[in-house]
Amino acid sequence: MELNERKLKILEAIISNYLDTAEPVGSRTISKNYDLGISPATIRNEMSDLEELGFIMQPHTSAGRIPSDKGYRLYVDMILSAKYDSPKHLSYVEALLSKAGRIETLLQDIVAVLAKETNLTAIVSTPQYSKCKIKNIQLIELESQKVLAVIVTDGNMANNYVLEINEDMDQPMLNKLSFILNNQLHGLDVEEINLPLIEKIKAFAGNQDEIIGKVLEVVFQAVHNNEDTQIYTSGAINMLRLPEFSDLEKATSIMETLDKKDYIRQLLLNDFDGESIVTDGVNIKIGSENNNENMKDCSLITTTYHIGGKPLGVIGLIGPKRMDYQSAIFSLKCLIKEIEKRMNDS
Amino acid sequence: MELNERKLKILEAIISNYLDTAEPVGSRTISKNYDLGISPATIRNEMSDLEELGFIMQPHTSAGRIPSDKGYRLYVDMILSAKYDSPKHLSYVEALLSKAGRIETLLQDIVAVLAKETNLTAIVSTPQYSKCKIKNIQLIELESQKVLAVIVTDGNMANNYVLEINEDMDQPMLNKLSFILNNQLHGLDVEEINLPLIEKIKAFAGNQDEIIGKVLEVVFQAVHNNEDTQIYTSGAINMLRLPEFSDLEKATSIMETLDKKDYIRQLLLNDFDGESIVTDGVNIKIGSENNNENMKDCSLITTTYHIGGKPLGVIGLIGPKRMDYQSAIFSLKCLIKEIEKRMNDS
DNA sequence: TGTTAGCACTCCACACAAATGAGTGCTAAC
DNA sequence: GTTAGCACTCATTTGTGTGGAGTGCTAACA
Repeated sequence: MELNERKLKILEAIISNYLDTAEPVGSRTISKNYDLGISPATIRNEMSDLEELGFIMQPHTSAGRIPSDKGYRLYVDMILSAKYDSPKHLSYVEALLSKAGRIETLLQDIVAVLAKETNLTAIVSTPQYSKCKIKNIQLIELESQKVLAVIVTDGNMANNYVLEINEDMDQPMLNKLSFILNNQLHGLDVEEINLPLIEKIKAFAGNQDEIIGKVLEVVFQAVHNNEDTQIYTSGAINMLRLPEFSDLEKATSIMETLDKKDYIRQLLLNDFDGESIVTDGVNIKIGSENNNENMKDCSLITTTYHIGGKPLGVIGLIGPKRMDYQSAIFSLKCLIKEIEKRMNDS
Repeated sequence: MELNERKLKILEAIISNYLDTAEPVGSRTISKNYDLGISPATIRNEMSDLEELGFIMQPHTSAGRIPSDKGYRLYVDMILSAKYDSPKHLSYVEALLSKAGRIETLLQDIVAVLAKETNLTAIVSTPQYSKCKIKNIQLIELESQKVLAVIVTDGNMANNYVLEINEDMDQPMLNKLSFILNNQLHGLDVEEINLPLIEKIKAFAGNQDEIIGKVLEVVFQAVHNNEDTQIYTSGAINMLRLPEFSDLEKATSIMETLDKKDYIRQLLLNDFDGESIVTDGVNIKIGSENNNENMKDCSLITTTYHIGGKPLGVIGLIGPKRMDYQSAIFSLKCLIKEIEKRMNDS
């Protein structure tokens, strides 16, 4: 059996109607509301075929049809392959973002805006720290035997670490050490800090090798402990208002899932390994494609953002499978443009 | 009518039973399960009196009784005035906290632990920045015409600000400026940075007065823009599992409330103005005492933590009115002890 | 005078049946 | 190939009855 023109039109009508109403769509509804010029009976025959082809399904015998994951996939692929409006410039976003100095604050603001605009759950990972270039390291005196290390990388990401050391240091001394550290590390990727390098740099520090070693070990460990990327989310409660989660059990379950940062991290960073298909920069996983029971009613839209030409972070949206993909993708594209502009404007 | 010994015992029995079951408590239950040596009929008479006195109420004519806010208040006041076990030392908490260097991370870990331990929603405000003493200011070179200002205060709180300036600066120059800033500001409260002081310090900086002014103005504005305190929460989803929120409408409403950081901030920081009664350091607001429709089914337990002897932040728990106050208060006290130890260990 | 057993009454919660209605598949006619 | 008509299915809604938990009141009792 072929998926001819008419079948496709009916499928589109079903999906479009279902996106609006969250109710199974019957033949009569389509005949009335979509100008296809065929009667409900004919539509019923075609629907029967579409079901056999796996694009739609019936919740129960005497109900209308809802799209299957395969149906959504076809629909989404059509959207992705269509020509887009180029992302429009969002001046209010720019205004918002121009206030934020630090990248963490920036990203938190971004997800808040994105969640508000789409009414979905927005998620973002901070740039993969290990792949960032070191811009500057500065040691700051805190108190007796405590020092703050500030490490600034690409995109002006600043990470702070409190170090305990065995002797007192004043700021001029720390400035000298900072100078040594910068000389050795400036321009390196964070992940290039490894044990041999640490030993080598300690040699330069003479009798101040303890503190130098501490700084580098802390960074080394942070990178290897998956404190590498933080996850920020916003708008999880948007899910509670959706009819698909009107059952408390389901609502609780999705909220718990969205609350698990480690799980979300893994979901987001799939984008980085070879498994998933990236189309036009935007990657969509529908329901069961997420390979996870908790996400089977949800879709995930992700895209990467680049710093210095490298894809270092992922930003995405989680919503019901029944979300408005078109506008979600569009919002995401517009925002990513603003982000990258801000992050690379040097 | 008097609240005699027997009435009080019955009230305690009602509350205790209701805390366990979340079901209205009947006279027969009390007669059977609590060894008061009186019959259901007598208890009914007493309950009728307790209702007239406003300590309990009936959801409907033929139901058992539930505590009113006034009843809870009496019960909580009894708990608060009773002698406590002194907070026990939680070695696992100490282990957890010893890892965290920055106060923000520390506080985030704290609320996570607290929420997990109590199964409630834990909230904390970061120390009131404006009241903190400045320990150190350091300027760090970022890129052409961009500088990172790191300001460290009491409790080793580090705040980072990205500044745009009109000329290039190298790190040695920035170190000199940092030195000037430290000389002028070390030991001052953040809120003491005001416009006259800024002018005064700019004079010291000679032709570098632009950047010095920028730093101080950014701090000045941050303090006056209520970016003063951040709020961290954890465990909001714990509320979803409670019978009092088994209605989706209520569940959604409470989740939305807990999601509003500004609202929670205001709720927490009430502790700082004269309005609320602080008993033994722990402050409890029950249901309608919170003066807010969304919180009418919840209680809030708060306490302040001190840095350098000053109360600079608030940590608290939000749960149903029917929560286990005794153990919630205890958990809070234990944790606050660990926090203050960590923050003041210099 | 306080306590208690007995009883009528109230009202929620739950189960079950009936009615409703949206939607289908099939058949026969066009 | 298309469509009207019809019997059938099944989730949802509505109505009804029953059980049970709990009360308040009254009268008897210590």
